[in-house]
Amino acid sequence: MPVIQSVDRALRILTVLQGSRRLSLGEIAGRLGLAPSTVHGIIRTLLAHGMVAQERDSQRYRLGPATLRLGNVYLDTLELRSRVATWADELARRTGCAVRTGVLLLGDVVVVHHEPRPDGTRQMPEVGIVIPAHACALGKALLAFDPAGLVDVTGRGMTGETITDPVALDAQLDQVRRTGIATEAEEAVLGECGIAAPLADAGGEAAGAIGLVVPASEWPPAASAVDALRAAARAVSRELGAQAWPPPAPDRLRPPASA
Amino acid sequence: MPVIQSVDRALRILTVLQGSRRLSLGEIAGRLGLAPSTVHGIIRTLLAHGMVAQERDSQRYRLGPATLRLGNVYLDTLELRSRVATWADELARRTGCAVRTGVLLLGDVVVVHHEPRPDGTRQMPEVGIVIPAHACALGKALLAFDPAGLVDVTGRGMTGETITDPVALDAQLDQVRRTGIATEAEEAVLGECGIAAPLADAGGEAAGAIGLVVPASEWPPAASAVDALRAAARAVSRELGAQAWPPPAPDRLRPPASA
DNA sequence: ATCCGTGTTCGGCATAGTCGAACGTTATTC
DNA sequence: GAATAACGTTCGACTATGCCGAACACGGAT
Repeated sequence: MPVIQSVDRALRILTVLQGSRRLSLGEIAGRLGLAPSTVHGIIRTLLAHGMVAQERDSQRYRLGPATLRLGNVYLDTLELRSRVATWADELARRTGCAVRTGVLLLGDVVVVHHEPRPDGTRQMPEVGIVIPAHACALGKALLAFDPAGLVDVTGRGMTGETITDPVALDAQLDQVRRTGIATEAEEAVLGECGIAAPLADAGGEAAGAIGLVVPASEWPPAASAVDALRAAARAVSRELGAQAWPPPAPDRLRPPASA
Repeated sequence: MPVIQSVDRALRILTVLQGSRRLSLGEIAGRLGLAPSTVHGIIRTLLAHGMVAQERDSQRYRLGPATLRLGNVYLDTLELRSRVATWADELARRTGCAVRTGVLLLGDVVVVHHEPRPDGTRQMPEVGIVIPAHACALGKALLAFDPAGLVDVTGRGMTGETITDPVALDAQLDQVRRTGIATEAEEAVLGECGIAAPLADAGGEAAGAIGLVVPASEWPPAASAVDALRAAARAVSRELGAQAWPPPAPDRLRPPASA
């Protein structure tokens, strides 16, 4: 599957900038193995559209405001998000936990909805944050039903608890496929556990996942919380047009009669 | 200033998609005046990075989750945002109004921070929304001190009150430069008025603007609210390293002795 | 004042992108 | 139900386009 070289490079520049906040032209060129003048031409174009911005003092480059505009429109167009909003609210009240909804982006999970814990404390909005898929419950729920295999298997862990063994992860995913429920205990951040369930769409695929954020001190969660989560996932999936929940296993795991 | 053609086209595709949510390949090609196969090649690249997504049923294209990730990182890197956060909170409490902070993106204002009205009602988060610069107080505060002239002057109005006359707008901007305060009365959305002030950075430019959203029924706002707004803008500007507030008029309006 | 370290511009070569036409598939019509 | 139309997708050839190396300007260092 051929890609347009210059566009690919432009997107790589954005990705690099997204990882390291503010970089000089030379640094970007170095990380991508390109000539500075090549990068400059592309950045000039990104600059004209507001996708990157240049600090007037240090001359370094950052992401620009156009990225925010795009991200906001993405949220608006996401049917998943509007469908999940009402259910997440109720789920948070019932369980006393924060509720996250996420979608898969390559090997990561991007949070598209966040219902804060209903205890009135000020909490940072988490919409837009990215978590490695293999290290969170949302990610496991998504990977288990993803038609593409787990992208690059597991690179490296985030905490001591992170699962870095491909076969151990695969065993977990198999269980997720059977039960429809994925869990995670301090594998992404210490002190934080999670439990999640996939959200099926009309095509029978996992369009997203919804999950509870559970403090390690309250782990494992009550059975009633798990039931509420499962019910919410079922309800949202039905609204999305899915016929079954949990969704069927992806085709790659069903090689029965074709060879 | 030459731009890379294919990258420019890729960004145009994103912009079109951002305006019209979901489009077929042919529609995109039509709006850009390009061959469908050309657009397809670019979209395939955007697809590989998650910048666009394709619906599996209708085959149409939407923006993808990678846009959200970029937008979120942009917010994190924005010094303006973190500096404004504490002040906006106090300003909202003192005035009883919602507080918005925005930056300029070509001819529009992008909201980068939003402190809801402190009356406890559920309000939509407005971070990421885009408003034509000439139709809102934030935009006027920014345009008045923007080194580039008002991009394309005023195209067309949003409500009957929107200022569409370039000279009328320029007169307002001149007053903004003198007082440091910009206002808007139902020019963007009916029933909503605004008052805003620029935020100066170390370079003496308007890096952003902060403003109050005032219901039309409470317009004009009390003098104490205007004072509080001005004080907040001064404080944030000082934290950003600005020496003066309001910032000096842009160079394009100072052609004294050079020719 | 001089030297590095930047970001930026310019021009030639060849690669890499564009376009038109053909293909396969899916929805629509009679 | 068959034929048609519309759409996304693939392929190949032409040449316009973007890539790179070297030269230029600017700033802050020593």
